[in-house]
Amino acid sequence: MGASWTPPRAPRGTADILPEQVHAWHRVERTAAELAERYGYRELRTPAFEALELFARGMGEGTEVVEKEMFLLAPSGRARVEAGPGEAPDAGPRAQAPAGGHGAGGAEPLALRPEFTAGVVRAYRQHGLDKTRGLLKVYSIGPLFRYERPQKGRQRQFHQVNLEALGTGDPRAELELIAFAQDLLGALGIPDFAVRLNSIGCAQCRPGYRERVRALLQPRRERLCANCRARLDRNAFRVLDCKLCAEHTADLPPMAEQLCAACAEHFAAVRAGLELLDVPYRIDARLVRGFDYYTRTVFEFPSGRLGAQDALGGGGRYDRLIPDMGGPELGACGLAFGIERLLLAMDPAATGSAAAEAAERARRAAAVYVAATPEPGPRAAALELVTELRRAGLEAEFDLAGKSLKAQLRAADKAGFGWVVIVGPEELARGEVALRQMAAGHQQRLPRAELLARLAPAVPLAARPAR
RNA sequence: GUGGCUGUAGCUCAACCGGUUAGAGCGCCAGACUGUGGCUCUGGAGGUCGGGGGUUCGAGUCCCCUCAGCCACCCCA
Repeated sequence: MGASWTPPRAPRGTADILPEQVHAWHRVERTAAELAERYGYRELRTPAFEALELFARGMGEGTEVVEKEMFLLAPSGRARVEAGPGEAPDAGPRAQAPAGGHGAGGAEPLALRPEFTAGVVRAYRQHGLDKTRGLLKVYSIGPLFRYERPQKGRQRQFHQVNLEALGTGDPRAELELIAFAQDLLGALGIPDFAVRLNSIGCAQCRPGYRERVRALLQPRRERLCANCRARLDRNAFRVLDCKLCAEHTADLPPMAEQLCAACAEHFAAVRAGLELLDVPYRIDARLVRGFDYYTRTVFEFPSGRLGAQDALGGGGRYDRLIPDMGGPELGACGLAFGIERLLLAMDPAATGSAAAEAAERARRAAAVYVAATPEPGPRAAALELVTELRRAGLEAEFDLAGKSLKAQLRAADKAGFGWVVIVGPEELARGEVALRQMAAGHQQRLPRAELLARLAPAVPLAARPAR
């Protein structure tokens, strides 16, 4: 041992969430979960990976994410070996994909989930919830994976809070989601809540609009960027999303003005609802979003604190997704927030290490450190005592590093323990312990049997052992 | 995938126009009449100067390549 092998770093675009950061994560996750429950959403946990096919069907084959950002999985180590060492590792996650139908008994290709919606709808269908429940309101919190170049507010493994209301076409479903968003950001202390809103129509009215855009843009095709020239044929609609070509597309008629009667009515209802709820919003005719499943309402929640990736969250309606997955003609909508982005937008005073340390010290003020002199007897007694205290419901700690008594005290002080119990040969012989109250600097001897009672005020009632 | 910036101890940073054993603060460990924290003092551990190659008598300092991080494009949470 002792060779100069250094382990690889955490993979690009991933991050370790260290104990002092977990404090802030918990705050976001708990706040979101509690709020979602209050809004009638219940937690659903789906797998971190699914059949690749599911995502292709859900988000759309031509989607950026499906086309080049998926993390493909080899179903087993064996499958990868069978794929052969000759396979050129052609950069990117696809290098590890099993050659179709090859290996692992022809298992279907799998992919790490790049979003929640597809898996949620899959679960809804798979368990027949469209039949037994109709309406299903669920939320999920967890990691998602996208093979992208990392930057501010963008990781390869990132985390979302996701809500979905499946089985309803009612515009009030979107409104409920937007109200939730407003409450969540408020609860997290993120200022300047705003909604960017648009309607992108439905299967009836969008194709016509798409053709119109194409017709209008065809004459100036050469002035568009390469990307948009390709989009013109595939999905002219997305040209609206391009910032490079913004000046050439500025005069296009907004989709929201080309809606069919049903979509127009729906959009009007959403807008009226926002006004009713007093939610500040702005129509953004360029908001189209990158997944094919969206219909009608789409929205985003921007923040000035984020940098280029300025959406804290977003979502919308996807009335075609359930039927496209073989289900009944039921509408649905959903929304997602990026947890990393929420953290970025929150006040550093609430998410920083100082806040975590303060929380840690507050908790430790009621905790006990059991210090012992170096002899075997006291050290064994410390183990026994610390276990007894823990079983009585107290947070208790002791030294595992072989520190001197002085160093143990120093450690206890630094960590903010409110109490230190000291055991040495003398106390041990008399069946006593020394109890030191750190803040006051008071110390007293007492019979070991009385220790728990003396510390009792610090013990939460519920944690006390039942008699 | 493309572009820009950055890369020296665990952390934040020094090191003049290339010149001797690469420094500081914080943190960590240990001591200050031998069983006791916070202050102070003293000492100590810890660096292949991201990696490789080149130029040079000599490179942390210059050049090339590479890797990583950050930011931006793109896309999105």
